[in-house]
Amino acid sequence: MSLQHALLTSLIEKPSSGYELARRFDKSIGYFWNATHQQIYRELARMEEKGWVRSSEDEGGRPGKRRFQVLPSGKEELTMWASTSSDPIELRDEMMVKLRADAAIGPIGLADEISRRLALHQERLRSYQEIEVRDFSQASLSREAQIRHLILKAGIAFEEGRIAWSKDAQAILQQ
Amino acid sequence: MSLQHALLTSLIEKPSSGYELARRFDKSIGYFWNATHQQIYRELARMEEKGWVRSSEDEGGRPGKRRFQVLPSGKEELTMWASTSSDPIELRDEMMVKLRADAAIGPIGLADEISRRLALHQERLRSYQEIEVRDFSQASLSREAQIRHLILKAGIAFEEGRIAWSKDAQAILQQ
DNA sequence: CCACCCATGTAACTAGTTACATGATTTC
DNA sequence: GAAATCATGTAACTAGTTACATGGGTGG
Repeated sequence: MSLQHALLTSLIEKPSSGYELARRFDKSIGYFWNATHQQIYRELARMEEKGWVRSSEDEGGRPGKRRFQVLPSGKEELTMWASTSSDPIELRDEMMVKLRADAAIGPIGLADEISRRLALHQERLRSYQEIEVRDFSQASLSREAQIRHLILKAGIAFEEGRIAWSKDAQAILQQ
Repeated sequence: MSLQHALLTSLIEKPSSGYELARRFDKSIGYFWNATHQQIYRELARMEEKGWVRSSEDEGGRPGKRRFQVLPSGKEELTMWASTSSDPIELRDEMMVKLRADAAIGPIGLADEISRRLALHQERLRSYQEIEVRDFSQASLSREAQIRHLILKAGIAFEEGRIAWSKDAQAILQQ
């Protein structure tokens, strides 16, 4: 269950409300692990039960707004989890199923769908590259910054790969 | 719900029992959409209820062995689904969460884990490349073969990307 | 005062995982 | 005759998605 650990990491970086976490998951963290606000609230409640985090009404904030912070046992749990080995993700891509269906039952016109996705990948790549220029173009980066850069580079490489692949796919499907 | 559609595709390619499907999912199809036998049996039962597939006791086979084949409404459903647009997958990678945790709480020794994964990716790449040489090295391929090759190339590109990234990660973590 | 954003949640569902269980057939 | 493989399934759980619901605060 990585969502809890993703939330712990995020809360260590900055104690926040569920809402703020959900918004951050729409951005940076969500690029490699996304979640809806419902899931986030549920997992925060579970983590509070287990004593990994604590929430307090935010003084001066809106009424009802709760700020979560990580407790020592949460940090311990995160450390333990992060040093346990786990298998790399499996790709689980609908597009491949569709292509295989196309090959099995005959052309169903996937070229447009590929084009649409190509555009999406290009857009994402552009946004990642903007972040890269903005945050990681200095000559010497701290260890922490280098690691965050590394994560971003995984995203960039993935999008670049998909773009190249999509172009290849277009060529084959448009024959 | 792509698993049902992946199963339909697989059954169109070759009518099979649940067990055979499960074994095939461990290989080719499972490279981009994996499933356990429990899930497969459940989805086959649901598809039979909906009239997408039909099963019959396999004469001459083992007792109890059921062979599934796709009915017209199943093929129709597959065609419809495959021509509906859907968003590309999100990467959901535990490793990225771990790296971010490492950056947030300090070094937790991820270098070994990266090495372990590097080896796994290299092994997968090797196995994909074997398939490529075996099945797709002819000069001219049919449309169907080109599409299956395209699917394989997505896997190859992904593994190559991960290998390059892992080496980069090793360099940064071993500093 | 209306629309939009902040902020939290419940309920119901679908998909995927893990553990357990059973029995037949083939192979050594 | 024992072990491996074929073949099917149930039960219980965890994770993720979709739909619905509520109310306060802010800006035009």
